Amino acid sequence: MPKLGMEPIRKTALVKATITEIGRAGSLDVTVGQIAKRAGMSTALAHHYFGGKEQIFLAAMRHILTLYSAEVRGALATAATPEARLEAILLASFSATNFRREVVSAWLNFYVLAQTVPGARRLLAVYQRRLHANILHALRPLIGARADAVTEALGALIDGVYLREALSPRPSDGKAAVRMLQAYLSAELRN
Amino acid sequence: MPKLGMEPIRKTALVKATITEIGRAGSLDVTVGQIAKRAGMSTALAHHYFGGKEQIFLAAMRHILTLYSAEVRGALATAATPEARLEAILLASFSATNFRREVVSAWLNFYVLAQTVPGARRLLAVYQRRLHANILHALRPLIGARADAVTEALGALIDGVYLREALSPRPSDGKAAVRMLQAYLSAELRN
DNA sequence: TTTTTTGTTGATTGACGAGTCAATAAACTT
DNA sequence: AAGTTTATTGACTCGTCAATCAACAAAAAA
Repeated sequence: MPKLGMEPIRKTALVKATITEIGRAGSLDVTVGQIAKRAGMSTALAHHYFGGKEQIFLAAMRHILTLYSAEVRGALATAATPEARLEAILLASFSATNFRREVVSAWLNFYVLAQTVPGARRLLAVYQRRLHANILHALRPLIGARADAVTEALGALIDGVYLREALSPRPSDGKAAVRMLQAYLSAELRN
Repeated sequence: MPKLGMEPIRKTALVKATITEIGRAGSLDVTVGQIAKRAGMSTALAHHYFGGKEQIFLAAMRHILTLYSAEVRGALATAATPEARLEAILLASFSATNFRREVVSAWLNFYVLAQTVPGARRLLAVYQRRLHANILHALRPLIGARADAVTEALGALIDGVYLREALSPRPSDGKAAVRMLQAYLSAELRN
């Protein structure tokens, strides 16, 4: 009993299911069958809409990146001062939506994926460039020439906190993460 | 033409081959066949000595952790002041042996492995505790109560730099990494 | 010298999973 | 009404891979 206009619905269902499954498996060792089942359809349909496993993964990654970007952009929109811009970036990065184990695990695995799949690498590069630009733009007026080095470090620190979160046995605590990052920043700004 | 006492030789060959293959594949998607071939033996022999793929992976991980620990311990041995201890840890972490793409990629993948395989998680926990203790011990006399927070941040920062290295298109530059970490430290110590 | 232990592999098994295909059916077009 | 497009799946193919096994060989022990 096929209803028309299913494509976008099926696709988003598959993308969400993919993130969930990667999160729960903690690896990319997830079969199309598992994903399709969680999304409530047959394997064949998943292939029909995406053409292959790799494309499903890429779509899922694109989805996470898009969500994150939107959140950052939204938070930046209302930030007036450089300090507020930095805070906005941090809050978005560790918001309840983004800083969930599932999502963090997916991120980690996308990093791994990016080592092999050029498409994934490109996506990640886009994200990294954007983050870099945002941070740099906020830092420049505050510390001038040192901004480059601090941007680098802050980016690495964010990734590091994510990485550790993926393995932490405790429940996610975005607040604590933000506090830590802000402590780092104030140490750098104070100088 | 079997020579006796092959076991340790074969085992180390397999461990090295595993790290190489994971590094070059950029993922844990490496077959026992590939590993065995690179180590110059048959698949069956690999199974014979290790019993299974998982144990090969764990042995490889143990090997990397052991090398790293030994290097840190060696560097710490000759460090007199707390500052020197910190530097020793950083230098060891980003030494030419440890901070190679191959090894870094293996690390990243072990992080992923640790999400699923309890044995891997345990190994990683040991490493993290040790690193934490070492840094904390050096920082305490310098900044007292703030040492805990800074230790946390420094650990995450190290991991983050590793993570980014795995994806960096440029060749590894341990020196630059150490400089960056030291810049962070001096900012924190100055306060 | 017979037996046991250690080293070694080619061939095989058995499972699993990605991707394809043919078939079925509802909706929309002409 | 006939034809086309969209949705959907069960069944199948084909490849891959972990793990096992039987068999062979050399050294050591008996």
